Amino acid sequence: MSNEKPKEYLGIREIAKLAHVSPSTVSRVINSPERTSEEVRNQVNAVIKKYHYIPNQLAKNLFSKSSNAIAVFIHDMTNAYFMLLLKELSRLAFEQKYTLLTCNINNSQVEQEYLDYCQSIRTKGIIVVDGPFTDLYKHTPPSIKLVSFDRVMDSWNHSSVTANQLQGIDLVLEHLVGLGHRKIAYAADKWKSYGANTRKHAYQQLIGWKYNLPYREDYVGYFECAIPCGLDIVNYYMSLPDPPTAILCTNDTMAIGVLMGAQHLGLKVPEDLSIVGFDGLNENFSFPKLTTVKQDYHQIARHLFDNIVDPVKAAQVHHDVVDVSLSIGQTTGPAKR
Amino acid sequence: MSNEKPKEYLGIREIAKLAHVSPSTVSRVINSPERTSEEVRNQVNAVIKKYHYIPNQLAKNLFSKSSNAIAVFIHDMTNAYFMLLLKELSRLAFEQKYTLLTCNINNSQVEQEYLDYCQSIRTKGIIVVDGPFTDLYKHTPPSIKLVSFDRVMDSWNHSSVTANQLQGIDLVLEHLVGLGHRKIAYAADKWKSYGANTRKHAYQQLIGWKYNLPYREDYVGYFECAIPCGLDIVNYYMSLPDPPTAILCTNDTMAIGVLMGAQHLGLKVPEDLSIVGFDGLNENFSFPKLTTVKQDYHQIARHLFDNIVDPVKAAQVHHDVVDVSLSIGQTTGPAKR
DNA sequence: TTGAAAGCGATACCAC
DNA sequence: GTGGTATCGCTTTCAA
Repeated sequence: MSNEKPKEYLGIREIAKLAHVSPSTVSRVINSPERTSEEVRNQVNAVIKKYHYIPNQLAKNLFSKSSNAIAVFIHDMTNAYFMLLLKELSRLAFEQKYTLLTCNINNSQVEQEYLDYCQSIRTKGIIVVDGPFTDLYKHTPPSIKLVSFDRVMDSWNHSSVTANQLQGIDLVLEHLVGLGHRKIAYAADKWKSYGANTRKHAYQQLIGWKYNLPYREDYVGYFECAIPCGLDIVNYYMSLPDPPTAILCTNDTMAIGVLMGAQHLGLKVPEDLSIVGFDGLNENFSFPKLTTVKQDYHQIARHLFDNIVDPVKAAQVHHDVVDVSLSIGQTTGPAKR
Repeated sequence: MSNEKPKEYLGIREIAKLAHVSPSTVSRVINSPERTSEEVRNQVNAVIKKYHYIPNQLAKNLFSKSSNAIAVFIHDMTNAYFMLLLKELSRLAFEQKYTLLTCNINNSQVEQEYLDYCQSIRTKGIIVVDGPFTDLYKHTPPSIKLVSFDRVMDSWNHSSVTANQLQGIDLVLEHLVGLGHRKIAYAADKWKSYGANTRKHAYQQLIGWKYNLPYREDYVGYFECAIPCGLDIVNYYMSLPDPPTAILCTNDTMAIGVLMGAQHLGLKVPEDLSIVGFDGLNENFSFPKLTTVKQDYHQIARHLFDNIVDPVKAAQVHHDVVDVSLSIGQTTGPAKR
């Protein structure tokens, strides 16, 4: 009777034995084949192939003291724009043989636990997307690179990537003012994310300072949700004594809600009301095509990624600001007289 | 001069030395404190806390021959329903101390590479969501549990979770027929996912077999995209010689597109046209509230997860079918006479 | 209750 | 060009 239990996975020693060489040689065939003779190499490769040998990454990780992982901390996995970003990050990571860990953060306790976990597996870096102010990251070891997107952390002593929100709002206002609008409202979301807040401030500043339009408190509304309260948003603005002729929404999802609400009320868009979004989710994601500010997620993802994996870039703290562009659709038109 | 380079991470030996005990004791204090004396335990814990010692998970993994990870293979990260599912899976994984690896699959080569990687890190299981037929998983070692959702693989020799699509379509048809509709169209997506295909077949069968309505080829359209082609979809159906009075869409996103298209054409919903979706994305994600079939993602996620981590359940192949329910909104009403 | 030592599986240094 | 061997950091018998 044999005591050999059939192993599920073969190790490098087994392969070595089967190929009549030493483990070191097998390792070399895999990692620096140029340092092995062709004969031995073929022989070993044959065995590897025959037994479908897959090196144990767990051992590699221990030896290299790194899991080659990059974590993404996301606070709102249902936000379509962040998902686009995540997808792109996923592509980049795969391309460069990194593992992407998606961490859904609900609260700061979860955040802390994930942070500890990232340290315990010697993560290369953490991409922190959105979320409230925090100082949890204060004591993160320097070997873990931190990059934030749309979020302010305890200090700016780590890298960040942001879309140029001021530029975006400016482009929108320029476009609307050019169409004759002078009554431009801003619909903000109640949960004040960093990005949304920045946009609101940009609106507030530019409207008076650059475009010489009166800033009206009643034109800035805070709304709880996205699509479903579209009707409420339109109702709110339209029942003002002096209703706006254009509504700038803090993101595309809200804009779509407002669009649906307006249509439901029988308002013609853009004849009766112009609507603008923010994100540029997807060229093909709204109908009628929304006028919106496009934040190039390819570029944003690339910057986030490079701040972690590019040794030159990762060596210093960077604050990348990505240009945005205005995508003019069918929801904006000349102001109603 | 000292040759000591300041280590970024302390190891269990350092902690042991600082606490004047052996590494074994430190390990015990962490993993089975009941087997240590209170005095030693406090002493060691104090040191652990003081130096913020985080055990190296990489070493643990090697020893335990497992990364305690569960992979999710997703083919369409921008599909809102899958994201909801992913979020819930993420929650479950965190709760039970598993690591969730989100793998975005673009093609079968990527899929194969991820599969190899999952083996190399001794993944506990893989949740395969959506995607075309494949036989890539044929040789997956039995220690990696496979569970699919909305996908057919080479054999049904692995577990699966599916929503009861037939039931869903039945509920919809019952609802519509009850409202007097006899001309019910089905808008399918061109990219035939398993789930969408099943629904289409259910429609095809039930319409004639159970509801005694004629099955018309021209009532089943295949459309490329979701929201933006909503107008095209409505145009197509409305220009038929005998247009339908209700359109059942293969998912909620498409339904919203159709809704917007209909409104754009000046059609009243539901007076002129009833619209039904499928997914039940989110109670609060459409306006007017869409009538749709809700697939309970909490339950689906739970089943998927248990098929991997619950030892009893994971020991056998299961095919869980999850009940769906009809959520009646404002987009369906009595058929136009 | 505690400590010493072997090993998890791959790598890289150092001889040959 | 190839093979022996210590090593990564932790866990776990086995002795004391």
